[in-house]
Amino acid sequence: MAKIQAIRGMNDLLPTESPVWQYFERTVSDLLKAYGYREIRMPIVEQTELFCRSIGEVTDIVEKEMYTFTDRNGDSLSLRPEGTASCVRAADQHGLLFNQTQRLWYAGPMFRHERPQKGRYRQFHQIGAECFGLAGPDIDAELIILTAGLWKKLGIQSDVTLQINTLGLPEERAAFKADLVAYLSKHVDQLDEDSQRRLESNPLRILDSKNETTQQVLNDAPLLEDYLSEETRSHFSSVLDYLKQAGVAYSVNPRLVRGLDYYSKTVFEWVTESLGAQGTVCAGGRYDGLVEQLGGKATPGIGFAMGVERLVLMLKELDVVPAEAIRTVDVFIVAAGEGTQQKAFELASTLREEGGLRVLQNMGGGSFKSQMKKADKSGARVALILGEQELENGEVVIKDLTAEAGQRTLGQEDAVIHLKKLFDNQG
RNA sequence: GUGGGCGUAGCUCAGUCGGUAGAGCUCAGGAUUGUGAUUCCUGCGGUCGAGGGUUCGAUCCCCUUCGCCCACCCCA
Repeated sequence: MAKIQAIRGMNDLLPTESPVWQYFERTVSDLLKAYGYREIRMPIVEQTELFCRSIGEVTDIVEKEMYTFTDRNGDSLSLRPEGTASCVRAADQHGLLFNQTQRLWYAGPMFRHERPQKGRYRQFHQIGAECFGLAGPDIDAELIILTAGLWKKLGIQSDVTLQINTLGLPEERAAFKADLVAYLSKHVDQLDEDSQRRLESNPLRILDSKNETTQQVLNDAPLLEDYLSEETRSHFSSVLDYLKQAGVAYSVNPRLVRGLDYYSKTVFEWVTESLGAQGTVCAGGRYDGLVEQLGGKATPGIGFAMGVERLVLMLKELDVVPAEAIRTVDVFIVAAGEGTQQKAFELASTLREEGGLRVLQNMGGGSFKSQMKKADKSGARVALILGEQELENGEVVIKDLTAEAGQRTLGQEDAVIHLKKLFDNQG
């Protein structure tokens, strides 16, 4: 019988990996909460139309990457390819946007049918934050400052850089787009194949092209900057001022356009060199028209999403995950000899209940030696050893496994107190 | 969707100019009758990705297929 394996691009997260994920998720959610963000959880499946209307009918995501199917009622449903649309839908549906500001965050899997490669998967995970009801540049800056703080906390701040740009209002962008298309149409023959195609589908993306001759053509192309209103410009320069004052380094990239249709004004991307081709680790921007576009009352919004796989990959590559963060066992109990296992059960319970410790009790017998090997392998910091002698004397041996430290014999009561204190101080 | 690379033990890989395979790690046990992470010994473990072809004989050569990885496209 052929074994069934996981779907291409959809990965299992094994127990050797999950502690890193948990560390990352904990760090991010703690920080979001510190900024007043509250968690929201949305379904993974939505009406297909939600994504068509928000992300944009002609984007690659909607055109060829969505997992879309017809359910038993004949409705067209899709696995969410990103979180913002669902979040807006949920917030509006439950009246969270009515005359109030709202700071929300979410985490979970997203789905896109792309060819997998390093840092890109068909089921991938994002942690995102969205803020509604604030139109000023201060919240743009706050969000970016928050992310900058996260990199610092994670110890990767010197390996990411901030790219930032403004896309202007939809009408400003439309005027620019028309002129850009007009200009590029005169030079179609000099454009690379992909860009020729994009001239039809998504002309702004041509600005992003990696092709050199295309970039040469772009040197004389109209600039989005020249189409921006005074209001848009001053919004953007305020954002940059706030960042400067907060000590967040950035580089303005006029070619940064972002792939989703709903963005307006500020857009930004945190990128890294240490990941290969998929260097964008966190990206976001303002989307003032989106709520209205989805049928709600006009409400300004801004948000970002980060790719968990990419960030976790980075943390591992840069080796910045604290050892304590990935430890899963505190104490391993070695119980060898007649009648010791029974007592071990008791000690294990006490350590868990009174000490709040993560305790792995040896099961299945085995010699002292083999049990000590298991203790070592478990990653526990301390071995609690209970042999026949100790059992008889009402004692246990406490041995530190992390160093060449010695061991000490303690009364069983004292051992519990000792361990509790040990982990309180350093846990 | 397009290109390139790779599939041999649970993992990382070597190998056979065509005669059905080996190492390290892991795991189990022992040297050390109660002490791990260092050392030494022993053992467990493979339809050599799958199907077909050539051949007396294929893990090796040819064809097909599946899977994984990286890159393009696109994006977190």
